Amino acid sequence: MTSSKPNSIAHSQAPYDPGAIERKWQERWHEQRTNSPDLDRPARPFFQLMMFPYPSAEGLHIGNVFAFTGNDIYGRFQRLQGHTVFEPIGFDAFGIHSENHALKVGTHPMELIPRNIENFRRQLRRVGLMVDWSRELSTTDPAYYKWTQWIFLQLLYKGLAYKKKAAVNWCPSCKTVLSNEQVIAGHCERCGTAVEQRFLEQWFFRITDYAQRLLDDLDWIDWSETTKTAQRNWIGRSEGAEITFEVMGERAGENGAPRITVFTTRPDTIFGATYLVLAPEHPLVPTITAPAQRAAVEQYVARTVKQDLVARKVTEKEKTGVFTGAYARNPATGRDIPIWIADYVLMEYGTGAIMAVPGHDERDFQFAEKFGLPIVRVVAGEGEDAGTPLTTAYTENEAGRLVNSGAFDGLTVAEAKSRIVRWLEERGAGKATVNFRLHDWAISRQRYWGPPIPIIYCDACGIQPVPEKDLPVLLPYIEDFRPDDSGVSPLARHEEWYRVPCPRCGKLGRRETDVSDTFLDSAWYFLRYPSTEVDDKPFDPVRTRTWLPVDMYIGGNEHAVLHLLYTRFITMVLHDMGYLEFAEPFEKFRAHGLIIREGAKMSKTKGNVINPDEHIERWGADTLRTYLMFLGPFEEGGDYRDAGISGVRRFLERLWASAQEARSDGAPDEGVLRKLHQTIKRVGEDIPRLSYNTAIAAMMEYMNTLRADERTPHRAEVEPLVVLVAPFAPHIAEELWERFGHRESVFDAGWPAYDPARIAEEEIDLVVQVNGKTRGKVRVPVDVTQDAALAAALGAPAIAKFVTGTPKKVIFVPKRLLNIVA
RNA sequence: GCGAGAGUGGCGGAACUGGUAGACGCGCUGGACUUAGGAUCCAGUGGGGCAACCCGUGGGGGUUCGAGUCCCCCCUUUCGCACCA
Repeated sequence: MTSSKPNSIAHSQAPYDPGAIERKWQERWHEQRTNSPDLDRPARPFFQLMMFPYPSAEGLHIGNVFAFTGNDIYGRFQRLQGHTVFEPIGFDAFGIHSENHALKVGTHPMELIPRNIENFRRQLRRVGLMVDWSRELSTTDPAYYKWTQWIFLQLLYKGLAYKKKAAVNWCPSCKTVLSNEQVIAGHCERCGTAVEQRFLEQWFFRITDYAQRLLDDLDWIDWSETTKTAQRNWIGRSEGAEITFEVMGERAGENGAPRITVFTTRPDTIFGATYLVLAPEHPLVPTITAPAQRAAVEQYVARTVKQDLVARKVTEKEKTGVFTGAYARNPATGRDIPIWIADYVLMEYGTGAIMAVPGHDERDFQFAEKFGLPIVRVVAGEGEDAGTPLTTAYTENEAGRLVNSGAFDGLTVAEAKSRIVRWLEERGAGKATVNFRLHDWAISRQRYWGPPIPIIYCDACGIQPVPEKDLPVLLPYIEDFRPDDSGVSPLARHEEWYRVPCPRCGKLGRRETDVSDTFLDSAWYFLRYPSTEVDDKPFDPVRTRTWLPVDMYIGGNEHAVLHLLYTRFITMVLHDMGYLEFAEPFEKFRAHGLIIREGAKMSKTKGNVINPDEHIERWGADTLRTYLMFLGPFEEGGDYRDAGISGVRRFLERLWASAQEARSDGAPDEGVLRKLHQTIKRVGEDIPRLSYNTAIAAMMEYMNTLRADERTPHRAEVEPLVVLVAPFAPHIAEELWERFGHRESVFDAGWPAYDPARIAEEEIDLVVQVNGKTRGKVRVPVDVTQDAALAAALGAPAIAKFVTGTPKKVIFVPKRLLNIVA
């Protein structure tokens, strides 16, 4: 090695061969269990979690590689900081995606999924992640979904799981339930038939009971702000009032007049409520409808039901509706107002009924105009009064004052809200309420590929939970898992499975044939990782106390709402039941960005997807990892440009060469060492901020210093850099570390310390401005005084020539600049 | 429509609390070494001008000694949510 001449880097005896090195270290990590921490006796446990992937048939997506690498870097860095890091992985392999793909290629998911997983595992290993492969899990494993079913039962016992009828998208041709994504412009994605709504009995979780807590915790948990905002919007808390309207006239019926309760956020506008609108599905519709209107109403309801759930909610379409023939009394004005039904009112929000205030709500305004209903102004803005005509709904509520509202005239909107609610409360006609946009979580899927919901129906005993000792309820192998005419899950066709004795009375009962939502599988998987070998409980209490909550969770923002909200909910429930000591699952969550390619989104149809295998083959995993992280800020993503990767590869080549050539004799260069310490500081600060791109830039900058003017670096200048690079390019780091003579893994070496004293420069270039314009810089000691700096600046002709007369003012920012204002 | 984010060289992107705009990399230009190079190494590289200098962070105003960064208005764009009463 000593014989190599300075100029013969390319010919040094051991060229950088990523393929060989990466194979070697992946095997070594496996044999020596380098990445399998002792879960029972960790010194400083750190649970580093990435969102587990859905093992698609296409194989690992470059976006997965990006996300997992970013996650891995954080974990490896924590390990270098002295933590015992647990970085598990698993597969989210149940669900409609897998099932649809299986249907498409005509292979049974029970054959297909293990194949996909095998391929994913192979690809993931090649990326060189610090994953503890001994703790891999799959949601499709009965040993796993046994506990998914157990969680369902816990919610059932607590009264948090219940059954009700709910609308689903139904394809009359395929005879199956469709998810919203499978409905394209009102038609079935597969056969093109118009989709309808159907009402099926389904299982729900009462997540709305937790709405306020789920919202409140967002104030303190350390999560990406974008994610927290998305959750706040999704939970959609709104304060308002419920107001009761009495139905008038002969439709009143025997038990007194029916009452309609509406939810509104604008109780202040009640004097302007000129009609009511009920959702077509509202239960009171048949009761109140007048005989003369019955035919029209029934026809309208039938038409609404024909629509699929997506089309129903299209905003732009023309308002439609039908008069019921009934009237209700406005409790504020005492006037009788007509009751209509219209599909713009949704049964699932609020009470399924609204008081329409066309003067101050755009939708109501459109509706009133179309059907000739009265429009009354009850709020006047600046320069308006009670008589100013409304050409459009006036929805401004900052400047408005009440008009045409009896005793409340002249109040501001905010004042009127509380005063009117109080007034209605006193008269028993309303009350202040908080309403949430969040709905209960529908967990039933009328499908095959999921964990069966552990319920048995008995004609004598009703709904019976499967006893815990009988879990798991195994998903049976069904040759033809296609949905059929029956309209229920294919599981209903498997007689021996379907017919089962009632656990209570022993008579023949029937199993629930729905399977549960994939989001339930993924709502608790992080709890399972530390306890994968435990088979008598879902998670071991001691392990759980040691490792949880998760220290750092990284994943995509596409899961900002559903997955992350459901996971928080399940964690809170298990906490309330005493199974967990914490109520929030993830100490810290960060959302990663998206990778695009050459400025465009990657997609199969465009044929511009990146195959990780090919790129690893060509460049090596270390180069690919580092390049992906170099593209841009991890939390924002980046643009994968094929041409750029050579720069990163060159950087690793130069690192390799530097380590090969490094001399041990003599002393390292003081200037280079200062740069080294600055680099250690920068990289150590950038990684925790997920600013991986700038950390890499800092190392590259140091490399330029290290090799400037074709100098031969000293070992003491190179060796710490190997550790800095290790989280990004773990294989080359291990190899060079070993070649430097170390026996232990570089990840057990510890992060190098920097010496603050060494970082400080003695002299700096102080920027000098004259009247705010940069005119030059002067070389001065770091701790220069203002006067000395000014003298130095005025001593420089290039600067002094801009200073005319005596300076009026001098601004001096130590270590930064001097501004002379003339 | 509502909510969140982003507009900086030829390109991807730097710039901590307002303080040298363009770090780092790609590309490009020149040079060195070479039989050769699409390898490697070194140097240069925002625009204009011979130069002194001038102009530059989507557009327009403003605050400040000083603005990519703060404030107001507008444009473009990405991503969520979407008749939520």
